[in-house]
Amino acid sequence: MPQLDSGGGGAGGGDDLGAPDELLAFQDEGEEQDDKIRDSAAGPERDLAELKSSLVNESEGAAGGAGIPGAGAGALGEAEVGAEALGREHAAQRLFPDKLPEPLEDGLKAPECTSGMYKETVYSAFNLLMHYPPPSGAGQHPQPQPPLHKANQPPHGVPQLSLYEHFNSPHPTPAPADISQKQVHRPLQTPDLSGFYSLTSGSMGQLPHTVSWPSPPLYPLSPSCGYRQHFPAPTAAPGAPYPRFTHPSLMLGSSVPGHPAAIPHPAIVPPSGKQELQSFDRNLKTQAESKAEKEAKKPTIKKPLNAFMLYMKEMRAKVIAECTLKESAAINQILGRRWHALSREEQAKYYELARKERQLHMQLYPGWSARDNYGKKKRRSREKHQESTTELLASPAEPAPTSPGLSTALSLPTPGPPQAPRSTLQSTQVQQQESQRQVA
DNA sequence: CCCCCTTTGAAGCAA
DNA sequence: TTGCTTCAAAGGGGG
Repeated sequence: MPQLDSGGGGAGGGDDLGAPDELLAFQDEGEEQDDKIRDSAAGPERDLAELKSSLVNESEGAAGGAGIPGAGAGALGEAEVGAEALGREHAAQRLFPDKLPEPLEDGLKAPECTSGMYKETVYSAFNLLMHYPPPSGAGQHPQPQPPLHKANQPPHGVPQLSLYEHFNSPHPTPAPADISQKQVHRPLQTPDLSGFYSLTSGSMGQLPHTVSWPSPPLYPLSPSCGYRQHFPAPTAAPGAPYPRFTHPSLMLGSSVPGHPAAIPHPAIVPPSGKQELQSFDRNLKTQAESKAEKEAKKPTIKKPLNAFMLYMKEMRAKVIAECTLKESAAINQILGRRWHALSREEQAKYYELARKERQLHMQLYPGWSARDNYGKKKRRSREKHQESTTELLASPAEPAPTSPGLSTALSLPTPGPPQAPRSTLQSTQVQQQESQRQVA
């Protein structure tokens, strides 16, 4: 797995944030390794392309092979499994490769179930910039400061505009070359982003209109989803490629008829559910309790999405549409396969996107650390791991998980019996979906 | 209502 | 330094 090469760029090293940069260091080695993998896996490029195509197809059809011990690898050959395992190990090395031969690339783009999946994978820093508002010191950074049109993950039902949605919007926001020149007006913010958080805590819609949230990720959204709306562009500058929006503070609440509450920043979400909020509001508690509550109610700054997460966000809808699957677990299996089927270049785009996203995230939340969110979720893995370990010790002959190259899976014992049925079901569904599609 | 599943990658943490 | 763990998204399924 690519690791941050913090030494390379240094703390103040501008955009040198991580993995992708280091990936460059791996490039040569990785290419060689990857070539070996490719050769060993498929031989001629054409065969490789076919293999990849079949893998992609199989991904829908036999993705179950990954999740079901003993379910068979389906079209996923041992070579592929090995290649994936190696590839995972050298994921970084897959990046920034030399351009693949045209026939190979064509082959990679040919898979039946992936028709068109590459066509819309247009990336730019603009996309990730939609995720995060610019830092308070906008303009201090060389990076383009985006209008931040990432409609996003509203904690309470407001949909998040994914990259996929963005690019598939009937009004796709062009990646403006002049984006850096078009600073969205926003009030000055103190470098201390804490105010940021407190102002965006749990009840965004109830906040006063003094919230100084950076430009909201609001822009014409796809009408395909009922809850999306086309916002007027009240402050659209002449010739602006996309509408400008009033400051979110003006949109908070429902002061604007027909407008939902402003969409909070994607990386900041209320930490707790409705129940907690209600109970908090309902009860007068001791100071200690209240303090603890407030602590717990601090909005959570989410981790920046990694390359694969970005890829999933973009491709999920497509996979769902193509395969008519809805279960995320199954979808993710397919996406995992497709991810491996991507060319280096395609993956590199996402790695680069993720790198920029981390960079932006770091700028926006200088003091933030993934540590902050540690332990906030159920530590099911640990518990499960312990249970599974016990089970594994009890039955060491249990087949190892076939999930390709999944480090966690490899490190984890065989999924316990309670998990197997569900996994089987999902895989079966995936297979059925694939079968139906092939018949069709 | 809340957790699980499932994926990969980044980062934290313990040894 | 290494290896393991947790979290990030997503949404149906199950308890």
